[in-house]
Amino acid sequence: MSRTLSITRRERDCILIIGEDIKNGFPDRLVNLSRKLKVSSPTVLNILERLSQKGLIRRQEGMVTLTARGQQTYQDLLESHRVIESIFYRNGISETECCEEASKIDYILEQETVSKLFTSLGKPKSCPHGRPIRGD
Amino acid sequence: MSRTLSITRRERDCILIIGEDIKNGFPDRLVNLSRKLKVSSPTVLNILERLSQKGLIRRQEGMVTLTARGQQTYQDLLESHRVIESIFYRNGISETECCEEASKIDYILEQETVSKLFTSLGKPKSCPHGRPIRGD
DNA sequence: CACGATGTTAGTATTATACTAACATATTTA
DNA sequence: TAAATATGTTAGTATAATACTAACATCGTG
Repeated sequence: MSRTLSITRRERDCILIIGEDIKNGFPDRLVNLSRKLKVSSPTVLNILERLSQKGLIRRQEGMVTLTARGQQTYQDLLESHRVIESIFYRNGISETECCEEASKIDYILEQETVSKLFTSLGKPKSCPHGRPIRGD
Repeated sequence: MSRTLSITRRERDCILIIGEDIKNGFPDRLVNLSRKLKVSSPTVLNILERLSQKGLIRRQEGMVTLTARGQQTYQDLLESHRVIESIFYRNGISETECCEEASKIDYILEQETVSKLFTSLGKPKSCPHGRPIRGD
């Protein structure tokens, strides 16, 4: 029953970018991802292949979209990031640090753990800084 | 001024075992580590070489000891683990989960962040379960 | 001395990350 | 339309962390 994201750091970064850009109505193509992640296109291709194999993304006409599972993962990442940020923020960590530190671990914790923390914190709707969560 | 451990998961596990065993008066040799980490001896050797290069351990007469920096890293890991466990425990995570989840991230966060959390939490002296923190 | 425990070397494998060079394809524009 | 630009892909290489087996070396004790 336990749900773990089982993604790597780079895959996390990638999913966050893709998810956000889709929300904004600008689905990514490989070049965008290459620029945003600041890595070469073959490197992005490599990451996308892994995400594809994990059933998290799909590519059509050069556009990268999230599958249902990818969407879920994206939402999980957002929740995880916000929860961690909130905890940190409530314990004296600055906004910038909160985000940086949360980014290092938001894709690692069990979603079950995150959910419990979320509930315990009073289900905070927004992250402390209010800005969108970005990959890197 | 920021201090990061800059160690990998396996290196973390290794340092925790070494540190604990030294405290108990039973410094490890390669075979012990191999057994405790449940990996082959060449694999342990490999990890020890990296820890050596990072100036965290020293080997003499088959015995593995922590350098001053290694001791510091060990203490940092303990603090980090306890702080994270405490936060989790106070937010409805079970003892077992606390430890498991904390183990996944205790070697990743900035020590500065951990210190702030530690202070904010009221400087808890012991981890929730009271048991020693182990490397896996 | 032989045997068992311990340690080391060499070689191999996998996964994640990341690069360059070269090529292919598509779009745009002069 | 031909050339230029943008985009995507393939192939090859590299590094770091993790982990293995096989083989060899060393060391201590009975």
